[in-house]
Amino acid sequence: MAKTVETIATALNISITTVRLVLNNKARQYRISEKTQKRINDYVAEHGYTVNHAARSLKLNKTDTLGLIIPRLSNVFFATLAEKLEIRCREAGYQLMISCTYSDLKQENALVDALVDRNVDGLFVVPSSLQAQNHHLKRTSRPLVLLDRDFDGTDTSLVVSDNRRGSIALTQAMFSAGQLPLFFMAGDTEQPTIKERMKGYTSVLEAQGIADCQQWILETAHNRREDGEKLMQQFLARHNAAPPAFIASSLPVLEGALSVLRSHFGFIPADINIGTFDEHPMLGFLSNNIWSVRQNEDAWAEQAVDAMLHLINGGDENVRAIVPMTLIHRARASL
Amino acid sequence: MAKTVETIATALNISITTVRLVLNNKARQYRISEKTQKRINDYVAEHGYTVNHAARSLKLNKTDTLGLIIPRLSNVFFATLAEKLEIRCREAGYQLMISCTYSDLKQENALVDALVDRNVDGLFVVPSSLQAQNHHLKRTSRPLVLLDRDFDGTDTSLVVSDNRRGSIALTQAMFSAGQLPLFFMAGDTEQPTIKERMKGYTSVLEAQGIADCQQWILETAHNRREDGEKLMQQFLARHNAAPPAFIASSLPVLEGALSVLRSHFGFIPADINIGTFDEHPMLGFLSNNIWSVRQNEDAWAEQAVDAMLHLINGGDENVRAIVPMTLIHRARASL
DNA sequence: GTGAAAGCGCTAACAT
DNA sequence: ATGTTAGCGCTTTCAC
Repeated sequence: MAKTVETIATALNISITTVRLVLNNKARQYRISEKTQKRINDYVAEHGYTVNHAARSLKLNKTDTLGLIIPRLSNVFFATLAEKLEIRCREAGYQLMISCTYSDLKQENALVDALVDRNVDGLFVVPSSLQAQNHHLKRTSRPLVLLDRDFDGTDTSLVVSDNRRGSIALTQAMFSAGQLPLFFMAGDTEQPTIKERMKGYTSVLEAQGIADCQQWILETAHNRREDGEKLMQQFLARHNAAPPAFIASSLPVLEGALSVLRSHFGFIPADINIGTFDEHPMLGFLSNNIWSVRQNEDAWAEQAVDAMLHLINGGDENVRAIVPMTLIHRARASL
Repeated sequence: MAKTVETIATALNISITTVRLVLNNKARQYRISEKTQKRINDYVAEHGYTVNHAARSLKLNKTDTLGLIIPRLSNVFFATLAEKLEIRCREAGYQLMISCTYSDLKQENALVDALVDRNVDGLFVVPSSLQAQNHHLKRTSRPLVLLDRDFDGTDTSLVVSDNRRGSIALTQAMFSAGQLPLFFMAGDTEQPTIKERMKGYTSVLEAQGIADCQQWILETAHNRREDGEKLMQQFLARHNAAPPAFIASSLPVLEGALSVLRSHFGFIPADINIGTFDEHPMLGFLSNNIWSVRQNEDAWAEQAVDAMLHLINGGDENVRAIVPMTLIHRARASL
């Protein structure tokens, strides 16, 4: 359906080069006659023309396509990040291919392989482990920008949130609010993001002279709803009462924890002080005092795409961007 | 970096055809000698081989890529839908290119153009209007599957939720709960989805003998948070009290409406009966009686991909799939 | 059982 | 100012 340069050239009885020149706006530069230009432009106006990306890719060995590999789109944070990245990539002339790993290592590696096989010009990845990260590095010769998790061990380009400081601000605010103990429900403690959040938490409490705040930390293996449920169930079994205050290491954990409270008490006790990482408008549905730490997806996207373009254009310094977080407080509903 | 078939052939001093035959598992069929097969397999095992998609695309005029155009990824419903579609497409051997329109008509058309130019094998689109829909149809000769909105006027393949019945179930449940009037906060009443939801609503109330339930409908132009805020502000200005019960036409509208209630009263009055379209775990954060109507993204994805594959494989009947919705009730927190 | 060659549409380098 | 050509890596067709 799409006309080729050759079609146009033969139809107009001009050479392919000439057509290409005006199509690529080099007409001026190569001083193509006005008349010829007009003929070509008229033809295109009538019959249309679009480059054949496949042919172009084959010749130039680049696809004008970037890959993004994240755990899951149904997680609002990653969805928003994907959205922001997609906008900026498109602005830069790249299409984004988004794929999800569902936190499955095999899947993650397979996805990197698939996108590399499709010859993407670069890859954004949220790695699940150092091992995976190394696989990706080995697998592609194209630029790689890691997101969200700093497993260290390489000098690959990287964009993460300042989880430590974010957690410190959160913990300080909640400590000042005065309800103790302030528990921490941590999913997937192996993950750098969570580790940093825990470090921020403990650093504040220790500075406040809380001797053994480790006892206030509840750990589980993953960052899912079920894990939050499990933690809160365990808590209730042990203490037989709701915690006066707690921090959830992520929204899914919070959802799980609160759903258990709701079904245990019949409602979510409004006097619990709640803290969580990641922000969501629906947190306003709670009657509680609630603090959330927002990640700035827009800044992430900007930094990540900048880093990517830099690498694509032959730059070799890797970027390590640490994006500030924002603490948001919703005051407990007054009665 | 990637080896080509020719590289292998010359390295092994065999013809290209032979190499291709074993690479494509036609060795048996063409009775390539075991020895030759082994030589080739060994070589590949050592040096690797991946087809060059660009070359393949150029020759075969297909990209093994599908496009998905949705309003926005930061909307959980679309994000989840995208996720489910991506899984199924990948299973079928296709990569998905996801792009967002931000409800901008120009952007929507431009995206379709961009993906068509990239020669995607097919396109899933959530159209913003009949006009846009027609543009897309005209623009591509490849299969098109419309999602979410039935503007009618064409016999293109289509997957939508059974909004009418979903709304009927919701309205009946809330009517039976007994708190009246039951208002309906409707964003973007031009959109078929919302229209159907309103029709379901009015049909139930009229059947119940509510003479003029039109007065219970509050309308606004869009489906965003701000629109929900506006509606609830208007409501409060007029009635100077919270509604005893209301239905929001979508989650963003609900978020907006509730945030206004929260800032007006200092809390969200727990005795309001709330209904909403689309389901979200965080609805459980509310203390209210709340009904939500879930759309089955998984079923959508299955139907949409099936329809797409059918068309890609030369089928010509268009599918019109209407996916049932599920009513979910969360009982008001007991005290 | 294996080989040779054309051609998909583009770009870049080299003619004139 | 305009024209010619080689070649990117694959698939398909035909030939031995």
